[in-house]
Amino acid sequence: MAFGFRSSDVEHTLVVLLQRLGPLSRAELAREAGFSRSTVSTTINGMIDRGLVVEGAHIRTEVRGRPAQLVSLAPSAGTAVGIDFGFRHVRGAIADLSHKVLGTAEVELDIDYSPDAGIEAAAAIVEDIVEQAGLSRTNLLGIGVGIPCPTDLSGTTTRSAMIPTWSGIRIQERLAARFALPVHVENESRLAAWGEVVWGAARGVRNFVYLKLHSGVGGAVFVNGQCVSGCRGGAGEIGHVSLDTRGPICRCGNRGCLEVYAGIPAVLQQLTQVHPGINLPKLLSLYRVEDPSVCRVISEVAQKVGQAAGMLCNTLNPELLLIGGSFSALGEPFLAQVRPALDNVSIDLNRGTRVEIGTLGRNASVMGAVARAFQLFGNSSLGRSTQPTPAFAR
Amino acid sequence: MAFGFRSSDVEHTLVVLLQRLGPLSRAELAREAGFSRSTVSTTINGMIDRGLVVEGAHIRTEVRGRPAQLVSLAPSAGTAVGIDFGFRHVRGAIADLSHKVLGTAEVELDIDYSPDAGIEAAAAIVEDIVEQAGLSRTNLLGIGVGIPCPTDLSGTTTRSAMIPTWSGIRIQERLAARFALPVHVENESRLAAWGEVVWGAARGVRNFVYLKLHSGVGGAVFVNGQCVSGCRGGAGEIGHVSLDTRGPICRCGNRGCLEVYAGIPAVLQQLTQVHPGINLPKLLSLYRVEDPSVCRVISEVAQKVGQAAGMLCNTLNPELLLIGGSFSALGEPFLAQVRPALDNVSIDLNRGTRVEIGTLGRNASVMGAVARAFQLFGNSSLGRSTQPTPAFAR
DNA sequence: TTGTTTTTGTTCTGCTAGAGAATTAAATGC
DNA sequence: GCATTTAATTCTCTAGCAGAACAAAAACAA
Repeated sequence: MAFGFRSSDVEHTLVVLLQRLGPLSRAELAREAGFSRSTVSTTINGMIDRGLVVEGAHIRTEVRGRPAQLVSLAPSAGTAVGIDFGFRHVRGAIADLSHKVLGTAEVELDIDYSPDAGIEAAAAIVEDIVEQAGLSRTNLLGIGVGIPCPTDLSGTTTRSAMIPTWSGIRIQERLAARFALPVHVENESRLAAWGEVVWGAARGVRNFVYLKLHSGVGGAVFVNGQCVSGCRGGAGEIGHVSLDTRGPICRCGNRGCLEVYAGIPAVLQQLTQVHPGINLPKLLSLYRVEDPSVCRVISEVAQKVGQAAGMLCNTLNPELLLIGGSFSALGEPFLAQVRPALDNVSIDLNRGTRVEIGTLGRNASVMGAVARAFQLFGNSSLGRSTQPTPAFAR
Repeated sequence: MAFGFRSSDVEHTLVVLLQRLGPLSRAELAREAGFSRSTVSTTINGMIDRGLVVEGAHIRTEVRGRPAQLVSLAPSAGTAVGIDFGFRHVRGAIADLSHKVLGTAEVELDIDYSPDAGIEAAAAIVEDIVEQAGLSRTNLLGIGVGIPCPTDLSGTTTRSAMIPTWSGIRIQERLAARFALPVHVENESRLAAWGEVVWGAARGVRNFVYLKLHSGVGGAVFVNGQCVSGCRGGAGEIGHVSLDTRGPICRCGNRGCLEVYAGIPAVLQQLTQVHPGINLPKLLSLYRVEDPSVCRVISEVAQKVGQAAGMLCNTLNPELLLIGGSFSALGEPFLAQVRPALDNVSIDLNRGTRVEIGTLGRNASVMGAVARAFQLFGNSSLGRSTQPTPAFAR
């Protein structure tokens, strides 16, 4: 099968719109994308010819006029697999172009499993998930992979003092060789943020900060609809922002990082005397019944998160602070404590910054990996640039 | 006079290249910009016809081949004025398209002067500086204005709890009406950063953080060659990043902001007992002769600057941390203390981040305002996008 | 001296993306 | 039945480039 996007901006824009907004008519697409109807029409028809898009029902609008015919992405046109490497699991999902998840899979592994074991598990998941969804591999377009450590800009290898055994593992090469498919490797926090952009709570949001509160604390920064990667791919390490230079030591080698206050292990450890054998599910249920010691500790987490978030708001003035990871299950009571903590350390301009919880839960990374496999963020700016053309003219 | 840039990317790119790199041959321009020689040739010739570019000398290269003919921006083609509102001064500069500063001016005012007085002084400077440079106003293309407080996204009005008397002043409207010219208003720290991008130490740097250490502490964040403005224009307020939630109170209403440690007034106040009547020049000369109390205080400033910079590096992984404002006169001994403080709170990926001092000194803002007036950063990405075309194809 | 090579700059052709106008299609309202 | 409205198509046209071919001006090589 040899279809594919042309270099055209239009095709990409239309696909992204159809992904995010569902079936639309050609006229609606033209309005949303800012292209002329003629351009959209010819482009869509070309995509129909290539089997990328299918025509749907005619819809009757309330107003008069010819009824619009909906077009949508062809489910059979292509699928992609996302893989998420966690600290003790590998997770996978497969979805088609039309936004629909066709299957998921998960393998539990020993904590601190070896890279070899992880890659084997990932490969098994890919094969499993394709078969399970009743698909052949012929329309599998690519594989996106999330890993829990910084990636270099090429995305092929990883180097980190934080997860030494994973240093320099060429996941990209190994999986690409195994499946003869394009494989894209990215930091999993960044993928989680992309997941929320493409499928979740950050749809349409162009400037936001994603904060993943999990075993490790990670994040991503989005400016103008693009994820900031930094000069060596190391942007978004919000978990290692130092909040107290005399605080507890962190696995990154510094002191007082957000992670030593808001990472799951640190939080559980504080509670282990009062609640022996506490784990994450227990913590969450104790929080729901307002156990005083748990509430106290979570309140302190909210303080620290707010403090770090305030720093980010002052520097980036984002529209939204989106919280993901397991602690996002703490819900609105937690946010209600983060907001004042944030306001307490940020300038008044940031009072309007929304603080919300991601809608994809623990699937955020894997869904982001799917989106990455679809290359959905080569150029995620919808529609046309609203920037006036630069001109010296007066 | 009705010349102007066409909507073409090419013309803008070529102008920016000629601005930043000086006179170049058509072939060099083609290589730098990534366009074909034919395109560059025809575009340049069109610009010559419109008087925007002039041909220069033929240069003999060491290699054989036809000698190249240099082209450069026509000095007579256009000038722009930059205005910088400081806490107790208004400064102006005028420059032509070819990068040359044709004149400067400065007016001292009372501290906390009224907006009316400031705007009057600015208007006088514009008239003065044009005349002083022996120019007429016919080729004045626009005016860029820097103000020391956050600006909203339209750039026309200002609102800030920090400088209440300047809230809601419509500088843009008033100056534009007075001179019947395009007037662009921006936060002066951001303009200073732009100044360093266009004329100074950040030329060619696409990801960096600018930190202005002055009476107020401000800054700017650049991602992919563009200044981050945030959703309400409030990005870059690095001076109000909170380093200690129990620290001294700041004019912004919060505690422990970088400004309360690294702003000039705060630093002078700490030294006033030991050195009665100390001011900035005295502080700088005492630092040069290594006065112990001054060195100690400046060392603490470096610690705090490094701490804030570390946060920024962890979140943005920039290529460069550029320091401007009066304290940049502290020079290399100061940087030598900032660097370890930064390393102490940032992950190992950021060890390579350069820390340098801006080359424009106190003229950074006003030069940035000139660049803004020229619209030099409508689309400052030089050359072509290196991003692969997004494609589902395999 | 006379080619040969090398680089610069010009000219011409041609392609691609997309806009815009005109046209057709299919509904509703009067 | 007819005007109106919205949707979709078709056709033409333009801008913005690339690329090939070519001309110009130098150095080098015999």
